[in-house]
Amino acid sequence: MLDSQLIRNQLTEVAAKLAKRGFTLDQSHLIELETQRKQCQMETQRLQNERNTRSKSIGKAKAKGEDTTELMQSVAELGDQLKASEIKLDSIQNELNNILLGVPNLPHDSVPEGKSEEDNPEQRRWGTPKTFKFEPKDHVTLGEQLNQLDFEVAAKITGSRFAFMRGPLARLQRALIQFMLDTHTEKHGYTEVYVPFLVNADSLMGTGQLPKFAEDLFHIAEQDYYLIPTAEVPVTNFARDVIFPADALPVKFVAHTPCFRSEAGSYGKDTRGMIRQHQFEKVELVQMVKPQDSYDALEALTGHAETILQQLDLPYRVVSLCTGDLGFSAAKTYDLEVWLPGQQKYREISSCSNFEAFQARRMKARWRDPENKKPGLLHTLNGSGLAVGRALVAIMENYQDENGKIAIPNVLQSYMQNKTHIE
RNA sequence: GGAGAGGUGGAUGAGCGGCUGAAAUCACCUCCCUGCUAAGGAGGCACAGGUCUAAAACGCCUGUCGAGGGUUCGAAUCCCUCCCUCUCCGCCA
Repeated sequence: MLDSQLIRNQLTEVAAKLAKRGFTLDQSHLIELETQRKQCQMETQRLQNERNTRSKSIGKAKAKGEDTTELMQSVAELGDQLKASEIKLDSIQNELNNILLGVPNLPHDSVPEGKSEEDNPEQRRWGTPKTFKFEPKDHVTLGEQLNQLDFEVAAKITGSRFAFMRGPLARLQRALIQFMLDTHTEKHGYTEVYVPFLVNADSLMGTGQLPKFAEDLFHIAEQDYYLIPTAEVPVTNFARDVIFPADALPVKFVAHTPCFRSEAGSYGKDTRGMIRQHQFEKVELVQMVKPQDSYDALEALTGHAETILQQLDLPYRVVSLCTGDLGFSAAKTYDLEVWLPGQQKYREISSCSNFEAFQARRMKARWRDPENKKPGLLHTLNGSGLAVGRALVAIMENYQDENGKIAIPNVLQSYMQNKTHIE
């Protein structure tokens, strides 16, 4: 959520920045509502003040034993007027708030302008896509030939966009998770956390998935809980309604969780294989930092995710999302894209974002600034470190040999009973 | 699932329907005193919104004692619903 004062005082500047990311802010409607709000709020507060002072005088009069019937009569008359005014104010503020909750974050000045994915400038590349002496297969063919990956069984058990894995491949996924968690906790200073996979609406509101993106979520209607679409939700909401002392920052958490996405609106996209599933595993990095540190933290966090790809020796590139491709809550995002021989393409495997105070404002995540002793909003960041399902796909496709065997990356072998291949 | 207890500021914790945005203590901040340390003394110290302002500070106003409703001229205090925490019993991976 944006600062409402900013919107009020610098409406045209805000609208211009939002326009860069393709969001049109209805300025005249906002101005109109704002005028109404101001007028109504002042009137309501005037009436409240009136009621309070008169009620107090009743108390005093009674204490002196004076007759109060006339006074009481006069306050009672205020009641209807006050109630009507309060209801009106409430509805105006609700409308304003709903608009505000639907406004995306402002892009940081360093974010390149552009309309879509195609305009995301590449920042750097690491590694070189391997040339195969044979036609490389995609992970679906590889997995099915090994009899370790089965989409039909998954479809029987549940439906489309789920996977069933068995044997070494299932273990390789677990190895990846272990390796990522170990690296981030031991080398990058993150604290491992285990979190709920079902969250309430307040948490989703806090990180920005609600109210706008409800259709992307799985909802348990009975309890009004939602399956998490990313660990970002439960992990970042750790900070909701918290005021951190300055010396507790930065908070750096890493969590492995499954993620559940309805993928509404992506029918026909990536229907083959494990690239786009309703359920997938992810290791997520989350940081809560002082505002002045957040852009350094974004570079560092992105580097932490990159380390994993480098250790796995998977070629990748880093792109900076342009204004038009930026996610709702993000001020700036780097995507890491891994090379997939089966598709002959770089595909997203991690997304690292600085949300600045956007999420913090929604969830009242604050810190006590020693400068002025006052609570101030902190900045939140997160990034996949990495998407495990896609990392598994990348390994299968990049490490395959002519016979359909898959070599196990060096760093994972200790997690795989020191085996060198999956066959 | 059954029975009970409870949710108040950064923390602990008082609170009769009006003079309580909230005692007290701790923590914190400023100052004084003081060989050092410890102790002592004076004062300050919730958050949010509005208004004022070029912007702020100050001031003024409003709201907030788990959440939402209600009763009342007036609610932290009374009533209802919900949420959460704790204890005991039952069940359970």
